[in-house]
Amino acid sequence: MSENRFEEILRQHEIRPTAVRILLLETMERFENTFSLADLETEADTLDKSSIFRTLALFAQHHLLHVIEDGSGATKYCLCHNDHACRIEEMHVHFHCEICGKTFCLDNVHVPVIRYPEGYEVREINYLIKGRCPACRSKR
Amino acid sequence: MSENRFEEILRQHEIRPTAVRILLLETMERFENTFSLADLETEADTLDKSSIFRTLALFAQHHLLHVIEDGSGATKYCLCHNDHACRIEEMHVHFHCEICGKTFCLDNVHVPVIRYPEGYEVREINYLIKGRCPACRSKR
DNA sequence: GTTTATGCAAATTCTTTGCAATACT
DNA sequence: AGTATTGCAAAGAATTTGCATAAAC
Repeated sequence: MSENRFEEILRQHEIRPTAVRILLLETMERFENTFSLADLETEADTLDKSSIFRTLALFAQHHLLHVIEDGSGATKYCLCHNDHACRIEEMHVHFHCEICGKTFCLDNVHVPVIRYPEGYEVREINYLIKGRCPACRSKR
Repeated sequence: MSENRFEEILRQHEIRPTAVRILLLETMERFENTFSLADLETEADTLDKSSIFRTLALFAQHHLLHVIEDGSGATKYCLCHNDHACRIEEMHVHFHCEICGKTFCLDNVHVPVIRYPEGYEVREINYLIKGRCPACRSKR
């Protein structure tokens, strides 16, 4: 069988394309915003929690997805849309709505690069805004 | 008995100064960096976890402390050193070391204010950097 | 056939709540 | 007295691990 798009993405990130991983990647792409482990469990209900957990860890390690701690109690994830490892200049900002609990990727808002103090080695930046999203603001 | 400094701080933030709250505020001030609920439990070992938990929530509500999700599994907190509610322009950046697990306040690095998309109401910003701290970098 | 990945079940960790007892005003 | 706070014990929620089976190469 010919290589599908998902297999290709996995290989690009040096991840062995197994059935579970392809299915999960496919599932992740269907989410508009960010997703949690529980979201994936619901969508891909043939898979076990622990397999999803380990797959998420693997994908994060290989820079196929971003990890977002939004303080909601459950870790959120979103696909990284760069082919290779994410450079800091390309990272985008996330928005967590305190009313509906959703977390959005603000894809076109880049993380501002600032002067960091000497001595620290920067590997990753999480820029998370909390507040009310447009939908929740318009409701009263 | 005359008003001590901790009582004064609590009153400024419209928090009733009880014995537990004064003790916790005092304990929090002794931490150089950020602290977790477990850290407070160890330091103030006469107090119960649930009292600490509720005090943290109260202090956060009244903008006496910042809540930091650093992805370490445990929520971190740090005292807010402004007298009043924290304006976004005054918020500072945090650094989480992936080696030693400590989270630092970079007090003199302010959160850069950027153009946010229309429609979102910004209430709070968490700018968290992950990487290696100076101490862990110098160890080999 | 050997290595790697997965599912199941259970353990761990951190957070949160109900309720009775205590302290404050 | 009446309200707000605290401690104890237990529940909840999310994450993580051990181990036996199954899949991949």
